[in-house]
Amino acid sequence: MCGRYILAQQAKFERELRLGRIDWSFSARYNVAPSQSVPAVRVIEGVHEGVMMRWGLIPFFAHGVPPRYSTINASIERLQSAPAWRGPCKRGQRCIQVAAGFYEWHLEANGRKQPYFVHLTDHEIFGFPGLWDRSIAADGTVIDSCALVTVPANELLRDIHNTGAHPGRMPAILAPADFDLWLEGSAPQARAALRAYPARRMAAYRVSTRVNSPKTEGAELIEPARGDEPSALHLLRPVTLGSPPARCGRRGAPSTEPLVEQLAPPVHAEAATDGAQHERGAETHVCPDPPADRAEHYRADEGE
DNA sequence: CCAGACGTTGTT
DNA sequence: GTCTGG
DNA sequence: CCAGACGTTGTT
DNA sequence: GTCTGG
Repeated sequence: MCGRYILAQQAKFERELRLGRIDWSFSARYNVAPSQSVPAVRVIEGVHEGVMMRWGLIPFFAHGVPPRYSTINASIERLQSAPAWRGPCKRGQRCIQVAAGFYEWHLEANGRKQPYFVHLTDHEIFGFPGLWDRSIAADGTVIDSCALVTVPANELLRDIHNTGAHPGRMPAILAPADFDLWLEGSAPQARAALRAYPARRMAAYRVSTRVNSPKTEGAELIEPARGDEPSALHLLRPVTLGSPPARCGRRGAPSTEPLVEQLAPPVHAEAATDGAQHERGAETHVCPDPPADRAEHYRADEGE
């Protein structure tokens, strides 16, 4: 899963995003932690806007009070059933938390928590598909917050989280070209976008435990750990672009997760805030599905 | 996610 | 707000 | 019916 | 052990 990540410079994201409204402000970061304000893209009335939102979703029914339980990750299996995710899902409140890489921890035999930096080898930046919600505190303060979606881990992340029994988790990841699929696609298209990124287009390496503390910051956090040796985790060497497909060789049963119900199409901001408290009026506008050809364009790339 | 705190009374 | 547990 | 929860991951 | 803060 994902509880810490990094950001590239704001301009780098804006060059790839074609935003209609820029309401965010941030610099390159190397240790973004939950509860912090993070940059995200959402579509309001057809306008792609870059905004800052609290990472750790505060449901509208929580009235601005952060829950005691964790709401930084939304498991794909629970999007439709969990109260915290269900509302945003129904209202189509999808967003993308932009990122340039993230960290995962490997618990070693001696109890040490060894962090790994994970990134894509084919894209400098990417996005975590997420959900957002708006919560209003007793004093009227409006808080927009978000959570990123997690899926069963691919080979790379499964090895970092070397737990035996269960599959292990990782954040769903979108290449820039697929951002709009999640933000504006039909329910099935958005659903299809939630997949583990192919392991062969990702790489991971050990970094200093300095990143363990959420108070540290700086580019040195993503430098390879000093004195690194080929570890027992032989699979954790960087994977290079164009490496052999490594297709087949599927070990174990393919994880047959129960199919998640469909997501609602995105709706307007008014519907998002009003719809929660009131009956849907006839004027409530639901975005029409985009042309279906996009669905074909989105080729399945499973099997990692 | 990890790190760090985890409590009270009553005030220099 | 909505669902589960008692 | 009302009260209480509302979440995730990994368990070296 | 468990919760809060970043």
